[in-house]
This record gives sequence, structure tokens and C-alpha cells, in this order.
Amino acid sequence: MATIKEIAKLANVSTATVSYALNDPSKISEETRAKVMRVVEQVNYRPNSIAKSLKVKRTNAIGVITEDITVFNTPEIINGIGECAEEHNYHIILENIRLYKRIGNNYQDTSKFTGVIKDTTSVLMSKQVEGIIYVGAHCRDVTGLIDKTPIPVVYTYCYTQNEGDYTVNYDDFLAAYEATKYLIGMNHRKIALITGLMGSGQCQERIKGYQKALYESQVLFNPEYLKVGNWEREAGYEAGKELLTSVNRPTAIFALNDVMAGGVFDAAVELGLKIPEDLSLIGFDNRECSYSYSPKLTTMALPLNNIGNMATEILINSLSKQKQKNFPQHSKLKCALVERESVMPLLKGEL
Amino acid sequence: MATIKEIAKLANVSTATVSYALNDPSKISEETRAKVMRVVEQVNYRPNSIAKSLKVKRTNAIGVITEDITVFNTPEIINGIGECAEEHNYHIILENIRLYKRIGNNYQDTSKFTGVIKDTTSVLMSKQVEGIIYVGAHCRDVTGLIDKTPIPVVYTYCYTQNEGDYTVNYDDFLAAYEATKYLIGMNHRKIALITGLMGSGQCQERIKGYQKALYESQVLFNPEYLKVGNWEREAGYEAGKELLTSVNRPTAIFALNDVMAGGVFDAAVELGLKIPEDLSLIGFDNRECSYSYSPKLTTMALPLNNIGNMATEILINSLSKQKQKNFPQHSKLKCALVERESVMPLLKGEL
DNA sequence: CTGAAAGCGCTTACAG
DNA sequence: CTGAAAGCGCTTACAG
Repeated sequence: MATIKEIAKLANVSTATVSYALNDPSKISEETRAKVMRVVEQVNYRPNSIAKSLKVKRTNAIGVITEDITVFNTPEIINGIGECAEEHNYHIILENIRLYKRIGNNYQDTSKFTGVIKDTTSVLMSKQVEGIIYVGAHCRDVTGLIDKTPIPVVYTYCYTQNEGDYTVNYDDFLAAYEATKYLIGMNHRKIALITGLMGSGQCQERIKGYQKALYESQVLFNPEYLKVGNWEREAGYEAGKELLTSVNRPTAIFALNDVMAGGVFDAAVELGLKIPEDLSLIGFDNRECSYSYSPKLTTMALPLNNIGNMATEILINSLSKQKQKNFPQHSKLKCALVERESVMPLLKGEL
Repeated sequence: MATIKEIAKLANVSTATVSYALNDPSKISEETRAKVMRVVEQVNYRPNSIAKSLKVKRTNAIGVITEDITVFNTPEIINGIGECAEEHNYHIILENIRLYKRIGNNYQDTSKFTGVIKDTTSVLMSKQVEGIIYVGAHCRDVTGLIDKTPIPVVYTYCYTQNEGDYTVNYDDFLAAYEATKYLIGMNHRKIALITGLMGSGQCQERIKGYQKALYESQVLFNPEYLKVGNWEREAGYEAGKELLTSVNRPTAIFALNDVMAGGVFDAAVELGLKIPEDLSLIGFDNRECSYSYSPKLTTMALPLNNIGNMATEILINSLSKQKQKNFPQHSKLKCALVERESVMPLLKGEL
């Protein structure tokens, strides 16, 4: 690889002039610029950005720590990060923790991998990344995972209780509210909910959204329509079966993720009920499975790409000396209903 | 951030000694090492690896170019790359091209994005990555996409016709052979095949594998059992319907991807046929959808993690001066059958 | 408009 | 065992 010195020699100028030709042509005459550029192209010279970084003390690199890139939410968040990073001419150093392989399903207990995270951030810092984006595999509290760093870090698909940390997530409350509203708009009144693990803050938020929608439309909340699940298909099946065999059978079920909705499908075929004719069903997440079911599942799509975008926007903004914008400390992006085939309006007569 | 100079001053030694303490303690006395390390820890000093890289001319960075990280195969390949990279103390600079957003479904025409690739490799080279791994979104010929580089590049989930390029893919022929063998082992003889686009080399290989398995077991290849698909669900449905309504209905269908297998499910329910009782079905890819179908689909799992691992192994090996191992130019990794619920042995009486 | 020179934060022969 | 010094490949005030 050629260096700036060699280019200078070949072009019969100083290294300073070569540098100006590349970075600030206004400082030299058009003539010499052309002369320099000719040899730059001839030798296909590419400046060593490592050397440049050392000098200017900027790397244009951001570190991305993913808890587990094989989890469904992560690739699209990275996609969004990359999109925005590219716009601002930043590049990404990726550190994928492989949480599942490392500690199995025990991801709630963040203390189990603070060590790895400490090492990872340390490496990232020594590589002089200008900021870090942390991408959780599941939305939960990760306070204390990353020590206070001299560079900004923004948390995505998870949150912390530290003053000053930026987090970017989606709005669980609003999403559940809108999903329920949608069902109500389709004339459903007997709307059951299959929740995830009750310990989850997300789950709590969604329940509230569900209840608010009911309340607003003056439909009484029926506790029997609230079934506690655990995010797994089996739980959806069990809950679905109970719901569908109860005396006061709901006309619609809102499963708090697409996987549990799959379990409801199972229960429905077992009981000989047709979706959406006999039961409307709505999921959450818009995972690949949601459009693999038959009929295709109507569901709430997570704004994953936007989360990545926004997180990067926030990070890069906080990197610039005069911050252009003031972002909220905790962004909650809007989910979008994707209408497919699993919901049908109830005819007035069926009410 | 503290520098080695400050540490040296605080510890009352030269910068050389600090460097030795950190990198080659054998060169200094245990006593001074301890003295240095004490202040290193006190100030939480982290060497600037940018500066180190400039000096030692090694970055321990490998560039990973993904055509599209949102495609199902890519995250797990990255996972495998990261695993192996971490072992060898390498780090990853990720460049995600976002091919779909960029050029839509036109990915076959690689000329449409050689420009982006040229820029991307250029950036990667100027960042002094020591090698590049290219991850295709679809397995196809990408000859000419990347110009000859002074650093090694290994291609994954795609291939080139250039002498000397390393490629890592999976063995389509063997996978199809084994899937068909499996069906035959379950006493099936009327085994239909739904192919992908016939232009695809992968598809050709799989057809050969299918035919070899039949031949070996002396079951005559019936051209009516070969339906040309296009990887999409609709095609699986059409092919499935034709097959299942034909006079000589097959007892088993091998769909060359999980998505088309979904279409076969559709056809089966429409015709009132039960899987696996009335029809055994096997897919390919082991995507999320495959275990979302009901019953869960038996399928061939792609060795994605291994592909990432192997590619990285090869790359890093070719980076070391004395190459320890001699890897084949074109690796073809083995797929693994994952048995689920969509295949049933045929009873002897049904033959 | 152009060049000589200092310096970014490290490592590593070399001398003592 | 330890330190002074050169140098990796750039950029950028500064002088001319």
C-alpha cells in the first residue's frame, strides 16, 4: 500500500500538499491538485485512516454491542443503525455477545455477563469508538451492565435507570391500545388477552393499553378474558383452549406475541373453530412466523428499523459539539398494525 | 483518556517500560511491572489500539460485508464469524449493503451494485482490515463484484469463478440426497419434488441429489413428480395442488425451501388432506416458519453458524505467515436433517 | 500557494 | 533491567 510520502515524491510536492489535495483543495491551486490527483488515481492510493484517526483524534467509528444477533429483533435494528451511520459517514464495529450460547435462557440476570460486557466495552474504547449502541435481546432493565463511560452510549430494546442514559424502545402501551381499538372498531366486544410473563414491564404496559381501549369504548373489562401466558406457543395453546371452551367465548383474542398466537391457532383447529370466521386473532411482533400461519396473522409490527435509526441519530447528535437537536431521554417509537387475514368484523347481529 | 506518557510519568519509568509491562513482562523485572500495573489500574488506563495498530501494522480487524443482514441466513453466519473471530482475538467491522432497499429483488444482476461494493471495500481497506468476508443474501455467482485486493477475501453464501478465491457454502447435492434417502427410508416411493427457480445452481444440485437417492434405491424417476417452483409460497401451493390432485398422488413431497412447503400445507388443507397422515412433507432451510407450521415441518437445516466459523478460520489462517492448515478452495458444509412432525413412515401395506 | 516540521500514542531495536 | 529515540502515516498550524 502506497503512503502519502510516496505520492508526494511521485507528484513532486510535499506531503502537506497531498493531504490538502485530498482533504481541503481550497488550500492549493487547482493545477497542483490535478497533478496530485493524477498520481493518486494511478497508484490507486487510499489514505490510511488509522493514521488519520490517530492524528485528528476521531475515528468515525461507533461500537454496536448486540446481546444476540440471532434473536429476531436484532438484525433489523442493526440495519437501521447502519442506514443512519452511513448517512453520517460513521462505521460500525460489531460486538455480538452471543448471550444464549453463553448463559442460556437466563438473560434476566444481567450479573451473569457483566464481565463480558466490561471486556467488550473496554475493547471498544481502546479502539476509540466515539459512542456505543447497546442492543438488547429482550426488553428489560440492564442498569449497571455498562460502567459509566467517557463516551455516550444509547440503549436499545432495553432500558436503564441511570440518569442521563438515552434509551430507544417502542411504545407498548400505545401499541396494545391501538390493537384493541382496532378490534373494537371491528365490532368486537368480547376481546380476550393472552399476556406474556407478568414480570415483564412491557407486558404490564400492554395490559394497560388494552384496558384503556376497552374503557374508552365503555366495554367492561372481564377478568376471565385475561389469561397469563409466558411468550411460548404452548402457553398460547393452553390459554386459547380455555378461552375457546368457556361459556362466554370471546370473539377475538389478542395474543401479546406472534408465537403465542400460533398456540391459539393450534387450539382453534383442535376445537374445529375457523379463524377469522369463528374467532378473530391478533398478534404482536410481526415475526416471520406471523405470515406463515394460515390464515396470515394480523399483528403489530415493531419499528425495529426506526429504533436503529433513532438510536444512531441520538448518538451522533450527542457527539457533535453543538447538539443540533434535543432528543427526549427515553424515546418510545410507534408500532404499526399490519392487517392480514386473521381478523374479521363482527356483524351487528352477532354482537 | 490517559496516555502511555502519563502512565510513565506517574510510575516514574519510561514509556518503553510501560509498554513492556503491558505487552511483554519478561523484559522487565517483576518489581517494576507491579509498580506500573498499579498505576495502570489506578487510572484505568487502556492503551490506544489505534496508535498501536499504526505502529505494528496490524489491526486485528476483519471486514464483514453483508449483502443484507435482514435476510434469514445472515445473522447466524455473522454469529459464526464472531465466534471464531473472538477466539483469535479479531474484531469485526460490519458493512451492511442493504441490497433489497437498494436495488429491490434484482439481486441477480450484480453489476447494479458493484459501485457500492467498490466503495465499501475501499473504506474497509483504508481502515486497514486484514481480510474480508463477503456474505451473500442468496447463493449465486458474484464474480467481479470485488476487485482483486491485496488482502484475502472469502466468500460465503455465494461463489466466484476467480482462481484463488475461497468460498464457503453448504452441500446442496448431499442435502437433497439425504432428505430423499430419509423419505425412502420411511418407505416412501412416490416422492415428488418442488424445485426453486431452475436458473439457480443450487436448485440443479439438489435435483441431482434427489435423483441419485431415487436411483440408488431403484425407484424410477417420474417426471410428473418434478414440479418447477420459484421459492415462493404461492408456487408451493400451485405445485402442491397439482401433485395432490393427480391420479398417481405422491405419498411424500420434498419442497426445496420451507416457504414453498408452506404452500403445500395450504394445498393440503384445501383438499382436506392431513399431514403427515395423508402426505409426508419435508422442507429446506430450517427457517423460523418451518416450526411455525402445524404440524411442525421436518426440514434440512443449513449449517449457517459453521459457514461463518469456517470462513473465518480460513481467512485468519491465510493471514498467518506460516499457514497451519490447507483448506480446500471451495468448502461445502453438510446440512443436517431436523426431524419434526411432518413425515410419517408408510406402512408396508400402503406401498 | 507551498513546504518543513511537529506531533497524535504507541512499539521496539539499540545502547548502556 | 531500563531508557532515549526513531518511526508508523497521517494533519495542520506556521513561516515564507
